[in-house]
This record gives sequence, structure tokens and C-alpha cells, in this order.
Amino acid sequence: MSADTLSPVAMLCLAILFNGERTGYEIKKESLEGRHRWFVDASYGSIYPALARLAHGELVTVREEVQSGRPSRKVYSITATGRATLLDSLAQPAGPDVYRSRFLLLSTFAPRLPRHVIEEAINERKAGLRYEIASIRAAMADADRDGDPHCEALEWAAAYGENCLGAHLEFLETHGDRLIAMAQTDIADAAE
Amino acid sequence: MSADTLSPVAMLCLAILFNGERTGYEIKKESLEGRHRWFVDASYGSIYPALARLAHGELVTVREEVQSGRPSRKVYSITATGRATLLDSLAQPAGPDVYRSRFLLLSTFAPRLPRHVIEEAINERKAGLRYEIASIRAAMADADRDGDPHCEALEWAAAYGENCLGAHLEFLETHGDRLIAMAQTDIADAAE
DNA sequence: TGATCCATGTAAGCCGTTACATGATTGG
DNA sequence: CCAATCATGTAACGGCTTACATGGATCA
Repeated sequence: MSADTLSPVAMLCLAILFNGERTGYEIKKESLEGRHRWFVDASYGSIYPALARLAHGELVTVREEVQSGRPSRKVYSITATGRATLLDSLAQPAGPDVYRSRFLLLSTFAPRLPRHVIEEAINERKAGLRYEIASIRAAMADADRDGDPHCEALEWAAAYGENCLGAHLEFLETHGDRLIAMAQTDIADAAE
Repeated sequence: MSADTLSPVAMLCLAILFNGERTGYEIKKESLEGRHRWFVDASYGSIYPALARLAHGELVTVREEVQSGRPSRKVYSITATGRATLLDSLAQPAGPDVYRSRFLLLSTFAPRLPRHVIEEAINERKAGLRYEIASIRAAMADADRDGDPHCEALEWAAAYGENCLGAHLEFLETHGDRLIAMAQTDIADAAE
């Protein structure tokens, strides 16, 4: 039906607009904080042009709201065609999920690196994981409050995230010390 | 010490060359199959130029081997500077690991999509995870055979991978059916 | 008073992928 | 005989990030 494939950023915009109208600014924020963080990260430089293209293709409509004291905002809404196109695009087979880990590269070089480097890397990673798990819970609380109709599916995805991130965290908590033990002891720790 | 930061592809090349000399062709293969798959994916179009730049900066040396009947190969070896630069670059703080999942986006739309789409997505994902877990084990077997000096750290990273990918797989095996149940029953399944 | 939020957009540039060019050898 | 493997490289194109441009309102 729809021949042209959507770019990842376009899919992100449509997915967010599926839940209600938003401005480009709001989409950017939601893509960083909300439940779509797992998909792609996008900046203004990719969102605004994508939104313009979507409007041109009539997958979304725009309404300009002039505000007093604030810059006027362009509120985008998804159209029926937009919904259909997103769903269609989602149904298309896609490449596998991507996990790219600089941390794992670092870990394989642990025996060659000073201990504090490994320790810091593990601590940062743990902190990052804890933050992500916390924000999944926060996003779920938001969805509950909004009485979101997709709630079931959302909860499933959240549980998936919590489960998997939890596994990462638990591994680090249980086995992190072993990696630290492999690293070089910091003899003279004064160097830059 | 080394001011200029290494590009991800350059780090990948140096990391692979750390274990011994390789050609660009071999690096490409190893980046897809070997234990560095978790870091970045690189194509010839990025590896060859990166190698040339590294040679220019004397982080690697080249030796050209003319072969009879085959195209001549350029064998790259890492230099002492190269090793130091990689280790230095690795010790530098870096952004968090990245997980980008089209599958999770799809899952949040399960109630709006035909059941077979969700079923196929889950099956593909399971197959992908099983394949990745299998290749971790294969890579470890290789490392054991090679008597790799980093073996401990390698085993740690492999265990990390197995643990986390295992968590993904187990979640899908336990809760996949619930997501499928949320999807639209395929009434008329004949359509393209 | 200075940072941060709101709000939209453009332009330059980087980094990387895809596709192309070339070509002998080996295996099914 | 056709496909894949080995092997190196370039050129074009694409997509996304960064930085810039603009500017009032609010908050500390």
C-alpha cells in the first residue's frame, strides 16, 4: 500500500503523535525521557525536517498556535493515513535490535588497564542502569495516570525493559569485583 | 598524552590488531563474527580509510604480501604507540552503552497490529538471540583454543553477554504469549 | 543578572553505508 | 557454470549531530 518507507525519525514522530498532538519541541523531549527512548535518539535537526516532510505527505496536520509572550508553536496531529502508514511500516520486517557497548570492549582489556578506570566504568554503568530502570517506572506511572488505552502493551514493554536492564545490573553487582580484580593495581596513581 | 581521539572504527581496528596482525578484509570479518561484534559495525568503506589513517599516524605498520593467483594483501600490525593510544582512549570516559530496539516500539503497538505480525517478530527475535548466544560460545571456544592471554577478561565479557541475552530470551519465552494475546486476531488473513 | 525554559528552524559538516570497479580461484 | 571467497579500494549519497540564529519569560 504505502510504497515509501518511513525513516526512523519519522516513525518516532508518528509513534509519539499516536497518543495525541504535540509540538516538535515536545516530541524531542519525549523521545529522550518517555517510553520511546528505546527506539532512536533524535535531535531538532532531524525532527523538524521530518515533521515538515510528514506534513507535506499529509501523514500529519499542523495547527499554528500564536502565544502571547512565547514563540508561537506548531502543533502536529496524526491523520488517519498517518496511523495506517505507521502501523504498516511497523508490520514490515526489520533488522534485529542493536546493542552497542563500549563498556564490553573496555572489559576485555581490563588486565591492561589501571584498576580505577575499570572501577569507574563499572560504577558509571551501574548508575546509568539504575537511572534507566527508575525512568521506566516513572514513565509507567505517567501512562497509568493518563489512562492510556495501550496500557497492557506498555506494561509488557516496561516489564521487558526492567527485566533486561535488571539482568545487566545484577551481573555487574555480582561479578563486577571479579573484573576489577583482573585490572592493574594502581601503583603510582598520581599521573594524569 | 595523545590529544586526538580515536574514531570508533579506529578503536575497533586497533582492538582487533591487538591480538595479532590482520588484513582489512579479516578485520571486517572479525568485526561481524568475533568478540568485537558488540562494539560497532563497520564496513569496508570505513575500515580501509581508517587503516590508512592509522598507518599515516604510525599507530600501525603495513606489510604488503604479494600472492600468486590472489590479490595481494596488506597485513597491518599494531605498534607500541598504537597499543598505548588504544589503551589511553579506552580509559577516557565515554557515553553509555546503547540499546536501540525496534522490537520494543512494535510491542507497544501490539493491540493495533495483526497477530501474525507480533508472532513473527517474537520468533525472529528469539532466533536472533539464540544465534547470538551460540556465537558467544563459539567465540569463547576459539579463544580457548588460541590460548589467549586475556582469557579471564574475555570469559567475563562472554558471561556478561550470555547472562544478558539469556535474560532477553527468557522473558520472551515466558511472556511472549501474553503479547501475542493482546494483538488483533487475524480475521481475514488473505490480504497481502 | 544570568541561566534555563519555551520554541522553531537552518547550515555545515562528519561519519558511515551502499554501490561500484576489478579479477583470479575454488567449491558445489 | 555460477556463486562465493579472497582482496582492496573509491565515489556518491544519506542521515543525523552540532552549532548557530533569535528572543521573550521565568526563576534563582
